[in-house]
Amino acid sequence: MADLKLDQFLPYRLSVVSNRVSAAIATAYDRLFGLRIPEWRLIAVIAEGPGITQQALGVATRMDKVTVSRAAQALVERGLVARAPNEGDRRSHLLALTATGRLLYDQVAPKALELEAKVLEQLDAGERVALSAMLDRIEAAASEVAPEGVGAD
Amino acid sequence: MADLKLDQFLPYRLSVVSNRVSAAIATAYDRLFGLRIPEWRLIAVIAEGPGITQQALGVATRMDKVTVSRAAQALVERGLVARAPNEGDRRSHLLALTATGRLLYDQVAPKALELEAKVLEQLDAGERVALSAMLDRIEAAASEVAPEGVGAD
DNA sequence: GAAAAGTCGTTTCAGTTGAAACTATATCGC
DNA sequence: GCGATATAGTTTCAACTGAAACGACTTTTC
Repeated sequence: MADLKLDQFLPYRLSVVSNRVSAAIATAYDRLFGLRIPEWRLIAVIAEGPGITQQALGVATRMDKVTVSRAAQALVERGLVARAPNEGDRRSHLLALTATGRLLYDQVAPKALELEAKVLEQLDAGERVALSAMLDRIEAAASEVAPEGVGAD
Repeated sequence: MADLKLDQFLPYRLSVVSNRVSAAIATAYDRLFGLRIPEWRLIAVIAEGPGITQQALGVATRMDKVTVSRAAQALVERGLVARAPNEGDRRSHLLALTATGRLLYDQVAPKALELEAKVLEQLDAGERVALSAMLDRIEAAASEVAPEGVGAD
């Protein structure tokens, strides 16, 4: 049997690194903007293309519809996002940033890119491309091994 | 301002991929061995070097001491791990695998490596080395940005 | 055109997590 | 030595998460 060292076990390494990065970003967003991760993810996607349903947001952010629902409510209550009736389908609404929301986004986005840059400046251009491609392939392989879900190790 | 697309944002990609991989592994372990991730992590580290305290396990697995405590209790109750008194320091115990635990480990470890292989077979040898090195550097950078913790994005 | 089946979003509930408080033991400072 | 401080591990509690049940609306089927 080949030797199993936790420290060299890819799923473990991936989980640890991801959690580290996530914690850094989550802390920064919360402190600077009072945003949780699900909220910030919604804002990022809504900014890309306004007039989007929660169901589409769930697909785009890979978050559960419950998480999307709660994040959307929080953003609406805070006046950052507005719901317009969806004439084509009255079960859903179309979400868009309010003026305030857009203002916040214009602050959040550069900050996000700045934080990402701090992490990415460890890698040269070629490495970044390679990393991205590897992540794609790893994700695809993992999806085959087990169908779905959010998990632990 | 440079464009921010969630899909290309590294912390998000990392989180999604890590969660995917984690979910795949967690499901497999639970189904095959009835082990949760914290439990399996403890087993892996205890197998590497028996006679270890929970505090050391926490460092080795980067898990909270509460998580370690609960996982250790579960393993002891299940008869997979035994606690020996630590003569040098009676606040702690020294944990080791029981015979049953060792037997289970001998099944779990190859399965873990097999699952990892399924994911890693997407990458050639050079890529694996590169990925590992990049993860190290990314983790280090993230640790600088924000000190500690487990998080979200 | 109305019953059956499906989908969007919310609410409820049970499980998991970690911060903080606590107990027991150990070490430090004098 | 012994009171003050620190550490190992457990328990408690509040927050977060997602599965399942639900309500509202839509589509399909006959």
